[in-house]
Amino acid sequence: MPKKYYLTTAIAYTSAKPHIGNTYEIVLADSIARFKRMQGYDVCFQTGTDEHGEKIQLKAEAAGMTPQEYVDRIAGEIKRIWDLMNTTYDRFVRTTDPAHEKKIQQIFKKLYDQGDIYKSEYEGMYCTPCESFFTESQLIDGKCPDCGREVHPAKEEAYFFRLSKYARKLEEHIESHPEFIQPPARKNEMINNFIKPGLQDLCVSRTSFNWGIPVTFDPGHVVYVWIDALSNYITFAGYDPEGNHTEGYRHYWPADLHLIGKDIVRFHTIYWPCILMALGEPLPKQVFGHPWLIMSDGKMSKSKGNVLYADDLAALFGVDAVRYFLLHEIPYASDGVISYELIMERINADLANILGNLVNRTVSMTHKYFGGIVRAAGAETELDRSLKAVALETADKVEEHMDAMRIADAIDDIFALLRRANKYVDETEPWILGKPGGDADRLATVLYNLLECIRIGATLLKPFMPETAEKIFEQIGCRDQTLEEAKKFGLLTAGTAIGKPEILFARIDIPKKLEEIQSAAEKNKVKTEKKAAEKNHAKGEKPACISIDEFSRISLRAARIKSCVPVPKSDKLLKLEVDNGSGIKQVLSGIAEYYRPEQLIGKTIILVDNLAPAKLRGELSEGMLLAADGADGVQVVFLDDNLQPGAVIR
RNA sequence: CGCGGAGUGGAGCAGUUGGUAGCUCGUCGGGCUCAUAACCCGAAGGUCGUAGGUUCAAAUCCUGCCUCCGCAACCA
Repeated sequence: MPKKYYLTTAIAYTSAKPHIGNTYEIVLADSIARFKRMQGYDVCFQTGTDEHGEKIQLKAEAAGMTPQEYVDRIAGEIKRIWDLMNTTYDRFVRTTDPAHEKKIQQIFKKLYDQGDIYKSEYEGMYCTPCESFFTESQLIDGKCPDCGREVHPAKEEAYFFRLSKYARKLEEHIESHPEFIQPPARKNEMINNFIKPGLQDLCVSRTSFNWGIPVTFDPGHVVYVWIDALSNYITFAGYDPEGNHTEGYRHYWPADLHLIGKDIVRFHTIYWPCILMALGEPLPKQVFGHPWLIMSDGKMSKSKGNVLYADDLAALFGVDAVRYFLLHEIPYASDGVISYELIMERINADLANILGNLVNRTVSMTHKYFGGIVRAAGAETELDRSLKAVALETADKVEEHMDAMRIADAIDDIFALLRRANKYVDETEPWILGKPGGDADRLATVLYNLLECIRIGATLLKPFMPETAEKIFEQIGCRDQTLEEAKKFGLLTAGTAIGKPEILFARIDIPKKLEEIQSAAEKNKVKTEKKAAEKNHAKGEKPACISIDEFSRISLRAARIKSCVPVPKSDKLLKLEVDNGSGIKQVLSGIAEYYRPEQLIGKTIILVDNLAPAKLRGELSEGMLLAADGADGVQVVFLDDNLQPGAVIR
């Protein structure tokens, strides 16, 4: 009976199409799953989508769809990209699956019945006319920040999970299982930042939206994301809240690895284990919080227009090249940088030059000198032995690195072999051996050894670049290889006909390609801007026409900026003093990323004069200035500076 | 003083327990021609953010400072 290996990714939130950073996780998981299968494990690899929540409800409304229609569409998109990236998940799960929903309801009930979930109240200050809760810090002079009226302490019903009850047990588990949280730096972070200060019970239901799994025994409440989403790891594995688990569940649970982004380590190493403890189920063996991809010009953002998508990259460079880049360029624990230029540099240097060219020159020579037939190796020299030594140790090195989650290092091990093989070509000079009067036997040995190195290298590359490995096998005339076969030298049989030499990765003319990409991006930008403008237009006009009376309730005035300073400890806020014709008002605006104070002083802007005051970062804001969301960021609407402050705008 | 991470040759990174600073790319020079102007060899280039401290010895330990980056907060 082979040992099992249950591996999961986080389930992707279906609020928008996943970008390349999100795609990294599934590719990383896939390379691990493929490698584990090669090692002989009985692998179960689960991924999927998290489809509930307020954000989705709102997005769906904005798109004029039902939430279900909306998540169906995005889940389809996510699955399409996962498939495009050639990932071999065994299960693609969705939290809107009725079977999952039913189990979540049962789990919720079970935890409630046993006292781990209790009904309590969310306490805060409530403004009745506004129907909103506020915390003390949000209030302005003890009054509602929205309407300025009196607020009163009030409570709202909610269900809470007794995290506190399991805190001690959790800390013990984390301390006694150093491998549980990976990389180790995260472990200290969790203990010092969250567990040591004391765990608050977790609010696990909501009444503020309804796109979620209803709590069976209390209409109006829906199960909040923690229990809903995290439990996917067991519900789809065959867990039964009543105890009649499936064979599969008994076999695969606990998970061997939850692969997640570093941003959600807390949920997976604190909330999730406590939920499992409450259910009496074993804890996952390891949670690995992987790093992120960073754009070379900063964080990916739509306004910067530098968001990269896996499908676009795959169209430009091919799936395996993208997989290679993702897996190789992101080190074990620190963020990796991505840009078109870096991708192309890696493709040229590693895939075209070292790998592709080695295969190409070897296969070409085999055709040129031996008519495309594998010849048996003859007497072995010292040089041959040193090459073989490298080839034979490579699989073990790769295995070691993979077991330590050092994916990039494992790939380096393979390329070290390929480099060594390239060097071997120079050392043995087969083109001289192949000349008339050369040494055909020696040449046969050299080419045989090279083919063997390629066979071993390609075998080890399978988890990372599956299609490329296939292509190489075809070219060197062998079948799919196992990991065991990558640990042996001399398996190719003499007399075998090899395939035709074909370019695996064409070299890219980087400046030329960059230009192409840029001009395509320009076109695209214009297109999406147009589309967005149309969409905004449609959105603003169709669903909610307002009357002229309603509009007239908004008091817009020209105002002159008298002073402007950044708000301390805030990245986005500027504090402005503006003259609205009848006095000076203080206004805070979230434009610090786009304007420096000195650019604004003396300028005339449009002020929303009768906006209810609010407190931001402790500062009072008594209005709002109008600005447009441009593709490159926010643009403040400026008026001609000879206009008098206080002029009414209508 | 909200939490955390990082500052190493032009670029991207290694440097687990302190003992003469490495890798890949790029640059320059050379070799070779089987191959995708690919491959191989060699060289230049770093006072390891900064100022102190501990030590026979510090990129590696301690302290202060500077700069960047995540998270959190925050876009009225």
